[in-house]
Amino acid sequence: MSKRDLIIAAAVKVFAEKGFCNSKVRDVAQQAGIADGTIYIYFKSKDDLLISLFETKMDHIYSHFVERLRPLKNPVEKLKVFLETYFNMIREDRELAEVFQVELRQSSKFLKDYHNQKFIDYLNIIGDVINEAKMQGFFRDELNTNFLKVFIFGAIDEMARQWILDREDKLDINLMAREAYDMILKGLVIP
Amino acid sequence: MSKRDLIIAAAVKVFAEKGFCNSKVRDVAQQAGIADGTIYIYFKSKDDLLISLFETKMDHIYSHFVERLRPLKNPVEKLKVFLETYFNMIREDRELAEVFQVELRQSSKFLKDYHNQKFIDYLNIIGDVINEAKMQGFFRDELNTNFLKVFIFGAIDEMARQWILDREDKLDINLMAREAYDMILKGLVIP
Amino acid sequence: MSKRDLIIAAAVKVFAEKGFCNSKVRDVAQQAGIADGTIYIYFKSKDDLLISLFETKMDHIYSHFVERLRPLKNPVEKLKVFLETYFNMIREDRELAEVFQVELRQSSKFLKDYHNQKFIDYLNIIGDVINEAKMQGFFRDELNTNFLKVFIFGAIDEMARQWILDREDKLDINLMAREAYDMILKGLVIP
Amino acid sequence: MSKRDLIIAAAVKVFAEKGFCNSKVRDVAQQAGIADGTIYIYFKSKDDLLISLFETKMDHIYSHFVERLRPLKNPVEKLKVFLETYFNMIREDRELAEVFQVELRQSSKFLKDYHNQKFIDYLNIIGDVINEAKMQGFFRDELNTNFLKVFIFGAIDEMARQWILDREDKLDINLMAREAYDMILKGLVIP
DNA sequence: AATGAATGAGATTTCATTCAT
DNA sequence: CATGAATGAAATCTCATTCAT
Repeated sequence: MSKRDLIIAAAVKVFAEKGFCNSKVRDVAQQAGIADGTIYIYFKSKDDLLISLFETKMDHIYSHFVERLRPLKNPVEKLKVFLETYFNMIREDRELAEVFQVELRQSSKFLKDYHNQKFIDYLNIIGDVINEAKMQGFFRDELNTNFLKVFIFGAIDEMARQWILDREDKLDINLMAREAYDMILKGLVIP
Repeated sequence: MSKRDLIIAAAVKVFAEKGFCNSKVRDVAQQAGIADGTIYIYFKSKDDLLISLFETKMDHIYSHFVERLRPLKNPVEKLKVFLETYFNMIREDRELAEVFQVELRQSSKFLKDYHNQKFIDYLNIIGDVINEAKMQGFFRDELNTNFLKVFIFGAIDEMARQWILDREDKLDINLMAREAYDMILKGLVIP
Repeated sequence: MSKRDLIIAAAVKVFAEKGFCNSKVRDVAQQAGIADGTIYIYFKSKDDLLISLFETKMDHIYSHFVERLRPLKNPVEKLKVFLETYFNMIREDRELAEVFQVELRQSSKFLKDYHNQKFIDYLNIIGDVINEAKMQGFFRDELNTNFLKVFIFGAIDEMARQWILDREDKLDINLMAREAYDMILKGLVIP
Repeated sequence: MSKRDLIIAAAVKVFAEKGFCNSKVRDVAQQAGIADGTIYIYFKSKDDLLISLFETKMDHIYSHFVERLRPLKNPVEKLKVFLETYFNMIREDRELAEVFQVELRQSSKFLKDYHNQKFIDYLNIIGDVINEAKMQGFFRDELNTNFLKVFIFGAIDEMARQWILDREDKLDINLMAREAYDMILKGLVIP
């Protein structure tokens, strides 16, 4: 692992635990087992470390989704794979998910001059899958596409957050993925 | 308005704009039109100001929900009123909603020794309405109650966030409330 | 003395002793008997402290020269009074003179966005006296006015520097002023 | 050019532009096209680089003056050649002159344990020429030798500085040398 | 000899908090 | 109660210097 990646990994761990604002550059350095100053060889500032963390990880996530979804044609299949992939990724790197859940949300507000294009691209993947499924007649025609997208994203994101913040490991994320899929497909209420 | 409330109102505005960590006590004082030191007459510390803000506002919100929901018997009616009340409150105080959306989420992480009971109580209102509806046979029996609650809460919360962050006022929050209700009741997919 | 002036006085002492670059903000604070942070209430940065020091002192110096020279008509008289005033001021505040001799010279080079107008105004006082004397036929007509001004300014400035840097107090500054006047008026060589 | 000389040349350029304190060792290394660490093979520290720069250059300057002045007997001739040599050297290496003008002046203040003997020797050359001329009856007998020396040195040094800092190249240094000679020999005022 | 990544001491600056008025 | 100047601990960031390669 390159030293840059080492620092990012340490930052994910530290930011996940204490939040970006409460983390000290020194915390990250200690977590990485390097000197404080070394971080400034690879990143211009603490803010730049967070942004770089976002962009680097987003690139991976984005590619991963694209790779998994590209071979699929059936929109229902895509939706299923999307949900699986989403929850799997959360499971594979819980700390990263924690940073994204909390810090990414407010990044646009607090990081000057940072227009979070990578995150927008990522959200569009989800949006595209849902849009596509809707256009192929899978979702109810009366629904506003934009609200539908937000509704689904919010629902699964909150489920993911529950698991992320569940420090006692009571929750089964695979089960959650299946339930989410079931709720989306079969609806919530008895018809 | 008492000076305490004045400070809380100023804090809501400032924290909404810049986030808690990036806000200075001086910013809040200036927004309130008072001296820095005055804040320390009413609050023990900056952290205490945030916690007090949460608790004070939570009390209002909690009472408001209880008041609206108490007279109702029909769980479907309750669900509808709950959604209406939820989106109305967001609309009535966008800045407060913004603070809650972002800061409340991470509050457990950086506020030492603060177990956010008021927020848990508030979530339980939502949970109770949903549980009640489920137990009365309104929601599908196969669904895990805990996941259902989280799914719905996440969905509407994300819709609310879209409106909160929509600086161009393109979105109609009343429409969003109706759509959310529709999605929950009629499901997303064509049966 | 205002706290601002107290800090400037401390800065003069510290900068004179160690030079601006080698002086720490903490040194100035300790010299002033205040906390480090207090300096930042009155000055934006260490650079700003130096610039403010220049401007504040320059204003005094400028006014002082103008006051002394205004009532005079005779250019020779002006020149004499100018020289007296110049050396007197150096004697009255040796440390300030030291800062000006060394730090002011390089300030334009190292302080970003600082065009040292006050120093230019001050130099013009000397220049004007010399120009005036020249135009009234006091100095030799063949001499280039600009070079003449620089020649005289350099000569007296170097004499002042000798005294400033003379830590053993062997030199008599009043005598130096008289000698300078004599050299200028009677020339250096035997006619 | 040896690597040591290469580094000194780079240092002259960098120090002239930004001043010693504001120059980073890295700047010098980049200017020289070498690695940071290489500088430490040839010089013990950043301070040592400045001192070595002074001493090396001083040796050249000293030898140069001695060489030019040794064959001459007539003190007036010596004075003339001295002035010519002085201004020529300034012209030949403007950046070096810039470093000497500013950094040499304050070197005693921030370089620990450095008694700048080479500079004193160099000043003595000027002093000796002037003293000699004075003793041979060229300068007025009433003048204090020490002040005379300082007066002349300051005058020509300031003239040199004007040219060094004249970024628009409006000044003619050869003309300045002649004028200085004229002012010294013929005096400033109309007899 | 040359490199340049890494170090870490130390500098500037910030800001929550106090307290004399 | 209210003020806001003052504090000083602590944070970010810099950079001269080292040393394994």
